[in-house]
Amino acid sequence: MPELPEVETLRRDLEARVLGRRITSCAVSADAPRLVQLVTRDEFCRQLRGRAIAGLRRRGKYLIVDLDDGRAWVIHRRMSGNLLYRAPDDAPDAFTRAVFGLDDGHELRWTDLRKFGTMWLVEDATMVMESLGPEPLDAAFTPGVLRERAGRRSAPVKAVLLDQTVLAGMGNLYADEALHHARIHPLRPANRLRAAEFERLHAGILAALRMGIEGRGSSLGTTLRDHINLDGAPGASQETVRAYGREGEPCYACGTLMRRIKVRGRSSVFCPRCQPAPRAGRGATAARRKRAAPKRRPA
DNA sequence: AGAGTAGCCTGTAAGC
DNA sequence: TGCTTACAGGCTACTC
Repeated sequence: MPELPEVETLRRDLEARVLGRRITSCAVSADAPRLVQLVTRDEFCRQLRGRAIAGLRRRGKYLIVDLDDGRAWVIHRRMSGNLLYRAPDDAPDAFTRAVFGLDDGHELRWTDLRKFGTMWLVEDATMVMESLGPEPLDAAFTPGVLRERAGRRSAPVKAVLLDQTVLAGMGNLYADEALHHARIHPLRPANRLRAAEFERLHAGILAALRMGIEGRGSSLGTTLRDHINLDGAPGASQETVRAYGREGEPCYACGTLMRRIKVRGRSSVFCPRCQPAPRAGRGATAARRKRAAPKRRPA
């Protein structure tokens, strides 16, 4: 599914293909009632038509298409949204929900099986993504920043990694990868991680995201491939995935069979040996322990 | 305020 | 075989 690496891959492909192109036509299917935000489909198309593409940026999982009138076309792929660069007489793509004609004779097709994807046309892209946390690939994102933002949360570290206000761009796949890389169990409360573990987690996040970008995104998915690139081809980074989707298979580091649990309703795959479970579980178990051993021994 | 969960959506796979 | 159910998951809205 599209997470930061998949959106970044799309951004780079678009930059090479459509930068400077003018949008000559716009058609949004009535079958995609939630796709266009804030304004009607007609108004959206009216404003988009005739504009040229002046820049392509990414913030977290948001793709930002800067237009020549200073406005921003913001796109979020959510689960299954894909943008495809096609010639008009190319074979139709399944689940096409919108088509944007370009002045080079090609068209951008928006396909989205689940119809979760959203688009905005706004004066300032930041208004759509005000609460986003830092960009993990920026130099300013350090282990200290991660610790500062995640370290006060008592929720499982897996859940905290998925919180876009803590850190922008992680999704279920790359969160599992980062935790495996860092050898941290997904249920560990984030505020119980030691400084050295935040260092490892930071390194794991960068390693996982870079791996994803190098592979042009991961096209792992339970159904049809949720992520395909601008040319319609799947990414390859699933071939280097170490945790996600590998339940019952041997850990690449130690050979132990990978296990799967639910964390906040999201499946999480981890190595029970490399990523040891938190000692006192959560909540009730911890309280019981405290009562049983009231004398706290100084360290 | 932070944590947890239902719902959005649809194709696939498992269970009966 | 054909039906039903669970599952995948980014994000918001809601409750506790």
